[in-house]
Amino acid sequence: MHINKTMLFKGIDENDCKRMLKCFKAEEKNYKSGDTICNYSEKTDFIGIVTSGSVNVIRGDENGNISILEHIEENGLFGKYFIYPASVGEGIYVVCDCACTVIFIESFHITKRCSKACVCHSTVVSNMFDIVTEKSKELSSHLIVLSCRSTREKLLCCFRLLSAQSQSTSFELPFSATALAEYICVDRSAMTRELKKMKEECIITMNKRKVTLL
Amino acid sequence: MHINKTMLFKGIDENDCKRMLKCFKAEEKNYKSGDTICNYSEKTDFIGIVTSGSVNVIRGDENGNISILEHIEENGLFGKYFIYPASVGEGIYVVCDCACTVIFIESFHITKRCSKACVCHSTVVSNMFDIVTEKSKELSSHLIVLSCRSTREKLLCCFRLLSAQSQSTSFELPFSATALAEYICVDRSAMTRELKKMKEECIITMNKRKVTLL
DNA sequence: AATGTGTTGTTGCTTTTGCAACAAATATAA
DNA sequence: TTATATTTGTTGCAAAAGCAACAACACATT
Repeated sequence: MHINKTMLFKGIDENDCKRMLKCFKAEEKNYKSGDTICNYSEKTDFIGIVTSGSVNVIRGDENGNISILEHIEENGLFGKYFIYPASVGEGIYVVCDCACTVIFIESFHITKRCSKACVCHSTVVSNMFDIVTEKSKELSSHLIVLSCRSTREKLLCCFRLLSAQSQSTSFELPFSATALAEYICVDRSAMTRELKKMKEECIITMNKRKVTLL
Repeated sequence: MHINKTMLFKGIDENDCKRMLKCFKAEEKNYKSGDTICNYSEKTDFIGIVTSGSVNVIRGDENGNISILEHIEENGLFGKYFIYPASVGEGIYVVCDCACTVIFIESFHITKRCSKACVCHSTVVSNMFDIVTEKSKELSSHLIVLSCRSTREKLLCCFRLLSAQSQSTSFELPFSATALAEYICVDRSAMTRELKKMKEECIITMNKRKVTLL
């Protein structure tokens, strides 16, 4: 594992990274698929760096519906306080999408400079800016998907964004069908029904997770 | 108008602000209620600082439905490139909520340091970080609202967030009824019907824009 | 006060979506 | 491999939400 492949330590020498991780009192943990990594109702303010695998930030409601708020791939980062307002957190969890490794760092280590004032800390702060900007873009894309009024429009909007990302009319879904329904916040069976109609109307083709917009 | 009341120039001396605005080739424009300020499908990369009034970032779909993506109050900031991914923009507009004044600055002036290398530019960059963080929090709150499956849950979720913000069970809606429906992305008449039921079930009381959670 | 413009409230009807339940297919673990 | 769990596809039925149309109301302008 190369820590400088992660978004937070990008552009920093591997040895400097190791030194900083020690200084930041970073802790590494391993999880298996389906494990709950943390609960955003906890008050502790830390960030999690996903060094292998991928995780989802989910919200569960009182009726048992699950919604995926964020999907975080390898080398991505999650954390309550730098993205959600203090008042939310109830019902929000980070769960493993597959077996994964996460490095935890308490947030104040990132934001407040330590006495050693190492130069590479500036790079971390600058990377943090890029991460927050990137997160905004992902949140806004997701918001645009959810602002669509019908299941079909949500699906098409989501597919168009993925298509633009891959610069092709064909692309691989980063989700299972169940997870896709949770991401667009609709009932799974209703989504399947709509996808079937869309295939029949020749708007899309689907093969496992590979989607093509026609 | 005090430019250092805005989020971007916070903490900077008024004279320095004026000097920077000149250096940034800032342009001020006035609008009246309902005016379209800009269209995010345009390629120009600028930010807009709302120095008076308030604006909404909206998205219109092919059926004529309007969704409010962001609501920006006085001293807030809008801009396509620091928040939306390059592929979106089609159908997204910034419109005036009421008469307002906006200062436009091309983004590269903010991100790229000019040769004069003034100290206060660092404060602007640091403020920009805070603004993006703040935006993330607003986007994530909105996302949580839209992740709710029913109109009632969307309303309650939205009301609970506003209640937490005002630290009271009573609060003033920042929206008209029509705009609230556009913010939670549901049909206005269906929303009114649901609000009526909620009043009858003694879950809320409403008086004009003042809402109380019971 | 009269007029026009826009917002809010209301309702019947239609369509979409959610829910529940189960079968089929696939993946995972023993 | 076999057993077990999970995911996917399907459907009928009920509930929720959207649509359209209009009346009531509020507000600003003349």
